[in-house]
Amino acid sequence: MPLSKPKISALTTRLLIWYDQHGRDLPWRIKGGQKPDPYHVLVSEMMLQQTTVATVKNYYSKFLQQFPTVRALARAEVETVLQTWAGLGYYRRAKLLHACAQTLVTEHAALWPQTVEGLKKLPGLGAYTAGAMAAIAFHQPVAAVDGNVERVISRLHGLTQPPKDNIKKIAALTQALVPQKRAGDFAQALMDLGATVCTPRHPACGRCPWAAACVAHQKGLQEKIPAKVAKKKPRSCYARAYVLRDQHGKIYIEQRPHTGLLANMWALPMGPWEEEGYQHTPPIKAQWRRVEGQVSHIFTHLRLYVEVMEARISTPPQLNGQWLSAPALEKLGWPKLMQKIFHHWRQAA
DNA sequence: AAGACGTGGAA
DNA sequence: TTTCCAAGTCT
Repeated sequence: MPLSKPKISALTTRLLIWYDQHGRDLPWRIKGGQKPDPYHVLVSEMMLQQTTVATVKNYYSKFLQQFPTVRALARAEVETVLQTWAGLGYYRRAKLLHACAQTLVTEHAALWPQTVEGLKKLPGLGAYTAGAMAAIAFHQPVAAVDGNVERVISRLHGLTQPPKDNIKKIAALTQALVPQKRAGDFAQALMDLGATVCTPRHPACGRCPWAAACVAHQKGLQEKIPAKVAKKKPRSCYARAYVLRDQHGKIYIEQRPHTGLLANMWALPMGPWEEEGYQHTPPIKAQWRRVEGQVSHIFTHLRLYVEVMEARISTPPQLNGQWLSAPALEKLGWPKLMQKIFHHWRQAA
């Protein structure tokens, strides 16, 4: 049952008042009705996709220091961008962000589209990010429906289906709440409410500005809504990683394939990731010695066990990757899996 | 249109 | 240890 206009207006007002008092201070957030730099908003939104605020804080400033403007980002090599992104995960985002900057500069003369439809055409911007950009950066009165908002709105209206089965309805219900003024603050307020009050587990209804109107709260269903979807366990995979050193002690690394896990990231050579057992497929023939123990790493859909092999050679053959000294190696950014493998190897040595 | 795609922190 | 999940997008 849709809410009446006066009720919507009251909810919106109450949330904005709550936001003024309790909204979080975040590095990428501008308070007081100023328009933030759209590029800053984009960088933060891309980083925040499926990633916690605490984690993003460690990368956001560093990234902007390295690429201060959208033109600087567009000029940069994608490899440099991936380096700066290393450790943050979901590396496709870095490539998409880079492609977005290039598209904006080359096809839009560095002028931002300000509508959701225009923004959605840019690489990396889906329904959520386009809405967030339109509302936060351009003050368009549109909704930005992320996981927080799905949860808050599902509870407010007492929707018992899993949000993903209901996404159009949730989007419409959210849009109905968006004020003509302060749409950017409203979008961020709704997400803050979800992140700090209307949390997935044990929501703090006592502190919620919407508790009086919340159907889930009235029915005592706040812990049951939104409905949970069973998740599959990650399957296990096994692979070997190869630490190859030349006569100077330099280590051989290469780029991962451009698709799949850790795509385009620098990495040690690895054999295929198999579901039963470790295949021995070294980059070259040599006296390979197994390093004791193993490394385990969990991706979203994969649990990977890695055996580390090492060898020294005196005359390096022609290979496609790079040979790096230990200091140079440490200066590069690495995916966490590679950090673990290096650490394991150094400890055993 | 399910599944791929990283990582870290909390319970 | 395991499970959940955090400002999603792309294919």
